[in-house]
This record gives sequence, C-alpha cells and structure tokens, in this order.
Amino acid sequence: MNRNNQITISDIAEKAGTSKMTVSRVLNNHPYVNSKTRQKITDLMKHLKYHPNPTAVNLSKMSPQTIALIIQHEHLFTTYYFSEVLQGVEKCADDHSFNLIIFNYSTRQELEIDRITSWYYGKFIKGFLVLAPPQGSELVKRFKAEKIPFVVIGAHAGFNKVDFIDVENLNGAFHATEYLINLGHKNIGFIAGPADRGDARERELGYRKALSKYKLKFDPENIVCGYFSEDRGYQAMMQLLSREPRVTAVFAANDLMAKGALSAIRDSKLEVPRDISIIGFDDINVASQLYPPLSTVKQPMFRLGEEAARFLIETDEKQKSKLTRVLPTELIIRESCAHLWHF
Amino acid sequence: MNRNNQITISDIAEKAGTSKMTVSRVLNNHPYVNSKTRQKITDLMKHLKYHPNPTAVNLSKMSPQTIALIIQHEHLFTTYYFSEVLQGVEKCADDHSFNLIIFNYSTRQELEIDRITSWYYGKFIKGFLVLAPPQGSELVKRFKAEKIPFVVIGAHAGFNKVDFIDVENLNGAFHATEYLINLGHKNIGFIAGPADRGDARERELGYRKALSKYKLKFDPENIVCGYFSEDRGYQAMMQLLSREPRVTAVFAANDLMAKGALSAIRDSKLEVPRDISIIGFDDINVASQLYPPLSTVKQPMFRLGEEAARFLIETDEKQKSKLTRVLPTELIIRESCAHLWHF
DNA sequence: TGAAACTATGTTACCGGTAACAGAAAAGGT
DNA sequence: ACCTTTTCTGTTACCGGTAACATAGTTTCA
Repeated sequence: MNRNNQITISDIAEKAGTSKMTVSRVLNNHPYVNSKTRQKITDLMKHLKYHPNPTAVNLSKMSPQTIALIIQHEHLFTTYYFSEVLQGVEKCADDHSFNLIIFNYSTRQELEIDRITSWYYGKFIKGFLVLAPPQGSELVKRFKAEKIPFVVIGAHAGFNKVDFIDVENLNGAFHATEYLINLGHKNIGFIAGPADRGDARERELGYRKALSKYKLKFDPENIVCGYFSEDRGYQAMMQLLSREPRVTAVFAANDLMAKGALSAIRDSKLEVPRDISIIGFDDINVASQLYPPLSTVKQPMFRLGEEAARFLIETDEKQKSKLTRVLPTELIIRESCAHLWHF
Repeated sequence: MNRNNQITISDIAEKAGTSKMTVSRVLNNHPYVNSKTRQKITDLMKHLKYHPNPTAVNLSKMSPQTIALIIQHEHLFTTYYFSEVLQGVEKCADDHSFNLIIFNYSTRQELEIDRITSWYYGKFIKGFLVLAPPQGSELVKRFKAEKIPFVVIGAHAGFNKVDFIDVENLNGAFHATEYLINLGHKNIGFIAGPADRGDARERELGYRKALSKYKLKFDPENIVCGYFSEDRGYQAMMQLLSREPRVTAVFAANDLMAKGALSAIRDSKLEVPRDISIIGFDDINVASQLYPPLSTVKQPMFRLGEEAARFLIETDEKQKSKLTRVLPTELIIRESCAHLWHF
C-alpha cells in the first residue's frame, strides 16, 4: 500500500512471493510467465482490486496511449457534425485500445495552449485532432511551430503544410449548384457559413464556379451569411425572400441552415419545392425526416473522424508520412428540389 | 536530453550548474532561491523551450490537477444544456488552474469503465462530473461502489447517497403548470422527456401535482413523450393537436421540445398564444428569440457546472463533506402564454 | 551426452519530477 | 564576537511502473 492506500504492483509481488517484474509481465501478457504463477497473480489482482497506474506506465514507457480531440468553439459541440465525427474517432480509438479525451479550447489565454501542449510533451498524448479550426488559429500555429503531431479535420483550407482530412467542399458545392441549374434555375441564392472557416469559403467558391461555368450572372446580394446555424439560416432565408426578383432556388452551405430556410419559407406561406427549391450540405441525420425530405450533399463525417484518428494512432513519429486526404461527397436527391417549370 | 529529445529538468540543472532540486524549486516558486540563480534558470528554460512533464509531476506529487466531465450519451453533446454547463465547469477549473477533460462514455463496454477509473487510481484525475446520467447508470454504480469522488449534475433523482447538484425540477414544473392554470387553462398538455432521466420524471410530477392541487382532472392522453428533442417535440405536439377537445395550453419539459411544438402549431395554422399557450423549461439562449418569445422556467445551467466543479476541486477527500444542492428555478414570462379568454 | 535453445524469474537502473532531510553561508540580535 | 535565525543549495530516496540484462532450470536434438 502506498501513501494513498492504493494497491501497487509491489503489493501484488510481495503477496505472490515474486518480484515486481513478474507482475509487470503478467500485466503486459508477456509469454514467459509460468501459468500457475500467472494465475496466482491474476487472482491476487482481482482480489485486491488492483488497478495499474497509467501515470506510472506512461512515465516509464513513454509511449502515450491517448489522443485528444480539440474543439475550438463551444458552439461546435452542439452540432451533428461534431457528434458524428466524434463517433468515428471513438471507434478507431477503441479498436486500438487508445483513450480519447476531448478538450475545449477557447481562444482565451495563451496559458491554455501551454497546458494542452504540455500533455504532449509529457508523453501523455500522442497527438491532437483539431476539429474545423477557424483560419489563423493560434493553436494550429503553435502545433506547427513546435512540430507537435496533429490532424486538422475539415476546414483545412487556409492552412499550409498541415496534415488534414477533409471532404470535397468545393466540388460538392459545385455539384449541388449544378444540379439546381440543370433543373432550370437561373436565380439561385446561397446561404453562406462563417467567413473564417475554410470549409464555408470553399463551398461558396463551388457555388460561384457553377454559376460561372453555366454563364449565369453572379449577384452578390444573392449571398447571405447564415453562420452555419439554424436560426441565422432562417433569417438569411427571410432576407433572400425579401428581394425582387425572388430566387427560385437556394443552396445552403449546411443542412442546419437549410432547415432554418425551410421554416422561413413555410412561414412566408410559400412551398418547397413548388415555389422554391432548397438543397443543403452535410446530410445530418434529420435531413431525411424534414418536410419535405431535404436534398443535400452528403459528407462522410464518421469516416472523417475515423481516418484522422487512425493516422494519428498508427503513424510513428519518425515516419514523417503526410495525411492530405480529401474524401468525396455524394449528392443525395430527396424531395426539396424541383424543375423550375414543373408546376 | 532524454531518449525522446525532450529537455528535462536535469538538462536545465546541468547548464545552470545547479542541482535538479534548485530547478524544481524555481518551477514551484519556492521562496528560497537566489534571485540571480532563479533568473538564470528561468532564462534557460525559455531559451531551451523547456516544458515540465505533467506525467512525472503527477507521479511524484500524487495530487491530481485535473477533473473530468463525463457525458453518457453522444446526444447530450448537441444540447445547449451541455454547452452552458460546460462553460460553468470550465470557468471554475480555470480559476483553480485545473485541467478539464471530457469523456464520452457510451454504455458499450465494461472495459471502458476501467479505462476511466484507472485515471482516477493513477492520481491523474481528482474526480468526475457526471452529466445527467440515466437512471441505473452502471458508471454511477461503479463510482459509488469504489468510493471514487464524483458529482452528479442534474437528473439526480433516482440515485441514493450521491453528491449532486440539481435544480428544483418538480417545483419549477409545478409553477409553470400553475401559471397556465391561473391563466384559466383547464385542458393542459404535457410534452415529457425520456423516462429514464430523473429530471424528466420530476418535471412530470410537478405537472401532475399542480393539476391535482387545482382539482383538474388528469388525462393520461394529455402526456406525450418528446424525448427532450426538437423533432420529437414537434411530433408530440402534432399528436396532442389531433385529439379532441384540443388542449388550450402545453407545458413542454424542455425548451427544445417547446420549440418543436411551436413549429407544429404554426404548421397546423394555429397561433401562439391566441389558440394555444406554450411554456418550456431551461431558458436556452434562443428561447427569447423565438416567435413568439417563449415563456419558460429558467434553470441556472452555468452555475450548475460551476458549483459542481468547485465542490470536486475544493473538497479534500478526507473531509467527507457532502454536496446535495438544489438550485432554484425562475419563471420567465415572455409572450407565448395568454389568458384563456383574452381573445 | 553435451551444446544450443527455450522458459521462467530476478536485479539494476531508469522515466522526470518532488519530498524530506541535511548542511553551509549569510543575516540578525545582544 | 558568538549564537540564533534565515536564506540558499545539495543529497538521497521515492512515486509506480518498465527496459535491458543476467541467471538458472528445462527441453530439444545432433
């Protein structure tokens, strides 16, 4: 018993009449332990409720068994996007018997960065997953400068030479817009995400690219920012509706805003898709349950988290391999868009 | 330099021509260090980019500087409730220079509990905050059985002899219902939360208590479960609307469901509060921005997190003090309820 | 039957810090 | 000038494990 009344490896060794080392071997499933000894030690551990001390293990092994997911804005927690990515990360961590911890890093203090990085330096954490950081993120700068292993998940645009995994934001947005254009729409609105996020900006570029490819005139007033939130999406849609001539279709840079837009249209006594077509981005789980079921650009959020975690866990620091993976998106056609002359 | 190319306290000591101990004293702001020596060491640490190894510190100090917040369902992440509580916890942790880590514990495996508890046994974590656990939570059982320090935040009903902080769910619900009754309503619906959560059940009890106090007949079909989610709240409201005679007022056990209910009513071409009065619970940040602004029972979520964290951090294990705090709620009157004969 | 290979366990040192004690130098008091 | 107190620094042991090496008993096989 140590000074905290905790059972340690030495207690077990003493009671079993062996050395600490043999106990350690049992813990680590080392093959060269006599099966009777092993049994005896295992029983003792159960009986005395022994728990290995991960701090001590970390210190002596110096090979961390934990990865950290960092959220930069409290706001992100309340999104489906986060929740899905998290599940992917967790699955991977579980598969590798890694621990996962989540940090909420709010740009407040420099001090906080130090607290976070010191866990890496203390060999407690193998690396970091940074979820959709805003552009110019101090955290990302520090990680890069100090060569701390990390992966940016989503919103990588704007960061140079970092490991990242993202989806084809531009392409996905392009196809969504193209789809609306092919349905005959010419006056297409865009509800944008926050300007400081790379993914939001890429989606806007995709929208613009489609317009320009099909020689449609680009009207800056057709773009309204909805900050990726449902309520702001509602307001953005209201603003679009107030303009003449009215847009006949709207591409919202995420599903949450599309959902808000749907409400706004309903509240304005208009109907989707008869009066206005709506398409979103993400394919969050409620997208199919909305009325009408929302057409959208599906991005593989679960895989995003899973593969980012895998890279962090499986990559040896010396390997210097790079992760620059861009996953494809998929256009999901449901019932929120219609041909312009259908009705 | 150790085997990982990290600067350690020994490197600093060597370059400074002192012993490790003096460096350690500088790190811990011990008074008895010559100011020139201190300066020299401080400079060296800056220059060599020294970072203390928290693992080693933990191991030798055996006094953890970290608390953990545990979420039992991924779903909770996406709520305002979580986000506000989290901010309270963080403020307190910051004030005490404690680290905060977040675990997502999904009932999957026994193994996971062990991974979590071992951090406590390793003196890495001082204790746990368990956010709104479902009744019969295995995690809570284990913590209790092994006497691991933890605090249940919210939804404490159903757990015996645990430290908890909660709000007056029953009372708050009672007052909300009473308010509706005082406005002349007699046929009042209730949109309930998930049955496995103590807070949800308490709110239902408050609703029933008010009905019975005012001798209103209780109709089981007036209660529909909305599982604390907006979409299910919408469906629940639709169900209530389909019944005759129609309810004239509805108390939703949280604001999210109230929000869904508002949409349902609007979609049914009815008006709030002219045709139906709605009151919620929580006072989430969008409650005041809804149309119409939502009357609700405000619960101090930030304080919930703050005080729970304070207890965990400030309480010495030997003190054996108890936390059984129930914070008051406050009825917030906005514009979603009206007198039955007002129109 | 003797050397090589495998099995099973112990010893020592170490991971990167801190606690406890000890000792020396400087400052203060009479 | 001498004793006490305060300031400053170092030594040793330890936190709870693991790595590396050493040792001894047991098999295997030429």
